[in-house]
Amino acid sequence: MLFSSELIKGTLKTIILKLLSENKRMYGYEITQKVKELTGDRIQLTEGALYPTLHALEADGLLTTETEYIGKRVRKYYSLSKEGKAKSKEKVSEFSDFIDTMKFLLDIKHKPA
Amino acid sequence: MLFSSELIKGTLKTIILKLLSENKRMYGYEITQKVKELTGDRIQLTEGALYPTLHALEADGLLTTETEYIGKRVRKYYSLSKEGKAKSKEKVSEFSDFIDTMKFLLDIKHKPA
DNA sequence: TTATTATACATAGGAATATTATGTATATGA
DNA sequence: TCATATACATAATATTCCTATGTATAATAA
Repeated sequence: MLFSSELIKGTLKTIILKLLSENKRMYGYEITQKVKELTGDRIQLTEGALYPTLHALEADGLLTTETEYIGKRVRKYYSLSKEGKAKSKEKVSEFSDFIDTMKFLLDIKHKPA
Repeated sequence: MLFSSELIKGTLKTIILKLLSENKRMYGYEITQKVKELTGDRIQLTEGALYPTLHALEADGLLTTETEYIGKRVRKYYSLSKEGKAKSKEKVSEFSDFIDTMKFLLDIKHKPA
C-alpha cells in the first residue's frame, strides 16, 4: 500500500533533512532507496520532486555538496551545513508537534451540544 | 505557535471529513472555529482554502448541503453522504498509518554502515 | 450613533510543491 | 544484447493552498 501523495506533501524537506542528520552524507538516489526501504515501500520519492527540492535546500544554504565519480558516473553527495543541522532539528520537532495535534484532532469524540 | 502551512497541506480534507463524522452537520465558519479551538490556535484554516475544498468534496459526492437563513444571513450546512462516511473512515485510517510511518522514519538512529 | 469586530459566504490571482514525462548516460545481470 | 538498475537533471502540467478582494449582516464598544 502506497500513501496517497496528498499526505506526503509538505514533508519532503523534513524527511531529507532528517536522513542527512543521521548520515554524514547521502546522494539523491540513495535517499530515494533509503526512504523506500525504511517505509516498506509506502513512501516512494519521485526524482521530479527530489532533485528540485535538494537544489532548493542547497540554495537556502542548508546543504553543501561534493561531486564524485564512481567509474565514469557522476554522484553528488549532500551534507547538512551548520544551519541545515539546526533546521533539521527544528523541522522534526515541528512535525512531531503537528502529529500530536492531529492525533488529538482526529480522535475526538465531540457530539453536538 | 502556528504550524507552517506546508504541514497542513494534504490534511485539510481529512480534517473536514472527520469533523463532519463527529457532528451531524456543520457550516464553514463553524469548522474554522472548531479547528482553531481544538488545536489551541495552532491550526487556522483560511477561507480561501476551506470553501474551495468544501465545494470540491461536495462535487465528489462526499458532502450534501442545506442552506438556512439566520435572520437575513445565509448559512450553508454540510453533512456527510453515505460515501462521505466511508471516505472519512478511510482517510483517518490512512492518516493514522502515515503518522506511524513518519514517526518511525523521523526517529531512526541509523549510522552509516 | 457610529465605528469596529465578528459572522458568513465566495472567487480570482498567484505561489509553492509535487507529478508525469522526457532526456542523458553508465553499469550490471539475464 | 536486452532489460533493469543506477544517477543525474529539467520542462510542462496539475494540485493545493494562501493572499487579497468582494459582498453583506449582526453584535458590541466607544
